[in-house]
Amino acid sequence: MSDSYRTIDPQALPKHFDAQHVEAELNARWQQEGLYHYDASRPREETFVVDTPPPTVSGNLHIGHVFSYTHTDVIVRYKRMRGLNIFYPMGWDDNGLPTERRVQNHYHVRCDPSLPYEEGVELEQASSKMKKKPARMLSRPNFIEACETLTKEDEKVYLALWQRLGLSVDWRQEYSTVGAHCRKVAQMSFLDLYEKDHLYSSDAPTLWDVDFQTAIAQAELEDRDLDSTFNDIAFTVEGSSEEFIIATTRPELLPACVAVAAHPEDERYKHLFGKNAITPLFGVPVRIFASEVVDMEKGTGILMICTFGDQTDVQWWREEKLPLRQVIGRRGRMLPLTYGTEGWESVDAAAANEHYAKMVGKRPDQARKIVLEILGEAPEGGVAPLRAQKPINHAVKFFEKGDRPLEFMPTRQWFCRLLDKKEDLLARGEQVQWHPPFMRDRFSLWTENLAFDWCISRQRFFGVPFPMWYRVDADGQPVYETPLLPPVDALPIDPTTAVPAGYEESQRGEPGGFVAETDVFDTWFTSSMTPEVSSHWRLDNERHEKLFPADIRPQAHEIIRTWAFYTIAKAMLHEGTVPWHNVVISGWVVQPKQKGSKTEKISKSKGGSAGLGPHDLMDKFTADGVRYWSAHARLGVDTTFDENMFKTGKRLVTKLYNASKFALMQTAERGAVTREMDKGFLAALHSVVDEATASFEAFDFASALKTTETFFWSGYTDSYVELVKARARAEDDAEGRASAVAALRLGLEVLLRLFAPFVPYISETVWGWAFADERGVPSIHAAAWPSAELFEAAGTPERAGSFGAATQCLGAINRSKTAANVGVARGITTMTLAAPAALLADLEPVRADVWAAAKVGQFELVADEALADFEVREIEFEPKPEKTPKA
RNA sequence: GGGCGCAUAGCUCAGCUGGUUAGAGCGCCACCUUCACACGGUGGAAGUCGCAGGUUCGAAUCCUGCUGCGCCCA
Repeated sequence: MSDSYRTIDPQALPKHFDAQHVEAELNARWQQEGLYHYDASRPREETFVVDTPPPTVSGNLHIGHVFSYTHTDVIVRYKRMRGLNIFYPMGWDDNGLPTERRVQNHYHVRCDPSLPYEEGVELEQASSKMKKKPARMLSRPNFIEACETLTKEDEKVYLALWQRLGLSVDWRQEYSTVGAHCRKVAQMSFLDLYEKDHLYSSDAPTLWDVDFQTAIAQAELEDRDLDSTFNDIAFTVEGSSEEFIIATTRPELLPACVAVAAHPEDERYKHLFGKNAITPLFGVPVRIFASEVVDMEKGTGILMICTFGDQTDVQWWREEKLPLRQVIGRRGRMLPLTYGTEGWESVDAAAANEHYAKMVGKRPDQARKIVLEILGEAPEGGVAPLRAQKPINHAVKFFEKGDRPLEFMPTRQWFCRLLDKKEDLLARGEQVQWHPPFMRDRFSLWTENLAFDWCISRQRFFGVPFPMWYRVDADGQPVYETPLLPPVDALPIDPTTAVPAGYEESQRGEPGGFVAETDVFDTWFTSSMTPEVSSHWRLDNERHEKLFPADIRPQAHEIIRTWAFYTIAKAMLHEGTVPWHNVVISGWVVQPKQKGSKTEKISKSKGGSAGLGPHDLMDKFTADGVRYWSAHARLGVDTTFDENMFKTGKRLVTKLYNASKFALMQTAERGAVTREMDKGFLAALHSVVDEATASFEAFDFASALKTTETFFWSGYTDSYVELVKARARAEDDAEGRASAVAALRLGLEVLLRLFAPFVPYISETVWGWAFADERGVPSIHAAAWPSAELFEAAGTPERAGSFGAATQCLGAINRSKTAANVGVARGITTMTLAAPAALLADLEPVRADVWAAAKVGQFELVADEALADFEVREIEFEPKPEKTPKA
């Protein structure tokens, strides 16, 4: 060990850190070296498994993407340095509606499933001119092809972003949620759940979006407050002249009225129970019955039940076995119907038909205006049935991606039973560690409030098909009760092209033959399998054992009710376990508060300061700088988009570059750390390591970064480096110089390792200057997280307070220099320094270094117990050196 | 209406299980060319810790209520 260190020549390095160049170069190297590869031969205990969120590739890139993915990567890089075998996959979510929408827009096309497949269709991005013409219609297979083409393009954009950001993903573990592997896993999931009797299909009223023309699940619901009107409408009682008033916000459903209900204790209506009411305009006799569910205080206390106005209507319809009068069609138009026919009995069919003729074919909002108009007309010698109107504001259910209120539509759908498993689901939520912990409440609250089983079928085109067919009976009707299922090893299949065992293609749709289920899965049905997708559940048991359950699931909080919930549900139903041990929840990136405006999530916002895309920000602040900004935010906390934080990140990168240059340009013979100052500094750094490690273990990377950064800045560059600068270059103190350089280098090396998860580019760059060779570890990202061993050789300082005393003393001297408008580099001819005796004693073993850094000549030390800190009492400076004219 | 979170310097935030004078970065002000860094350094000013009670020797921190903001749900 008598050889000298590997040092650098700062002149040979660029003046400034060339981040863009380094980012490209290092990325290529890391990929080539397989630095991030998962090692399947290592055991589960040594493995750290990430269940990465597959980003929706059809969206626009924004800084929100960068934020949470950086959080995961920071954790992963720390775990990797702890020696764990990292499994860090990446999926692309190109399944479902967002892709369909993007394809429709991008190429200006629509899907018409009735069209035949067309060979060799070439599509180009639609210009605004083309968009003025009607959209081109495509067959379902052509449409799916277009989806696949475009998502491939979109994936490339994300791949480039993730790599530049430095995500340490094992790209061999890439998947796409509509790819064959995911289709297979999703279809296997379906078959397994079917076999375990967790699934059922039913022809029942389901939440339906009339624009997308698909069923949706409770998790996709959104309440929106809308202004509406309570309309008081008079009904008559059959066989009498008595009338009563109901209040409704949806008078257009009057033709769908099937009953009337009031509270059993309501004295106003008690006498009516068991009788029939006659609906106005349509003259339909409907039952009047009592129900505890009716709120006596609301409206007039008596209400009409329609098929279907809301969830309670559905409940009454079921429990009271009421007739079905569906008047709104799947496309959201009033259906044709004829009064006087079966099921549409009326006391005055002619009048009813005349009224309804005005509404047929209209949208509900149009029909509402029409029916109110008619209700407002007084019949000859009578009073108009519309008695009063009162504006109200109420919550209306929408599909979260939809534009018009949802309707309940009786359609055949597949459901997964969850309502009977709430207790089990809640227990699973308890078995998972949530970070931050209060996020568990979101899960529990959602689970407790579940009102519907999970509707897993969607009437869309681009998605994973149900792997099933139905027999067609002799009358040509599908037999839904006993579906035909494919064997597992045939998956994935598309039942619209594949044929069930024992049938021929020619029997498709024929009596005695079969028909395909054309629905696709809710995208969450597939997304909820990401841990199993990565672990190759049921396809590779050995791999599955090593990768499932995963260690962490990073995700955003708004999808706790969907992604986290369904994933927990699936793991429970399939394997009776939890899908992962920890959920790590990132907050949102929000726009800075504007005067008078609400805070806004970045992904939803347009323009503004967030107009800078991730690449622009990386160009301006470096990838490390952008990562710094992401990592400074604590888990679960929404973070304001603030360029200042990016600036701070960039500044840190620059400082690391420069401080590293300084530390590694110092030359000395290798030697032991012998001086008190150096030991004191290393002891302080050691406690920083302990603190940062504890933070990381709790997934609190933001605190780890703060701890490291604060010490790097104030402990290392501002203090220690200044304090040993002179000794590190001393010509007459070989041992002291060796001690200083050894500690400077060890300090830098440890700090680099602590920073590596956050700023992988600058830390790798500096690592490569010297430590890669010295340690025989080419990449810092494969180096070990700093441990106590690194500090063992340095020993412990003589006085615990010596390093602190040195920095305090230097600070005090700097203060007096500044107070005298003198630069810190100016020498001091003489000064008096006062401090409590204990502090002076702490200073003594490091005083020579302080004096050298502050350039102190003559001095006097005074003990003063009244003080808490050092105080410079009398001070005289050397004269300002004459300016040497520039050469 | 229910649940959760937040409220600390002009701005963005940190302050762990209660402990002297409440911290950081940015911004602001003054000063300094210093041989790693002017993409820098030194120092300074700046806060009734949302409000009102309570517990305590002691509260930004714990409890209760209120106000405002945000999110989730009904």
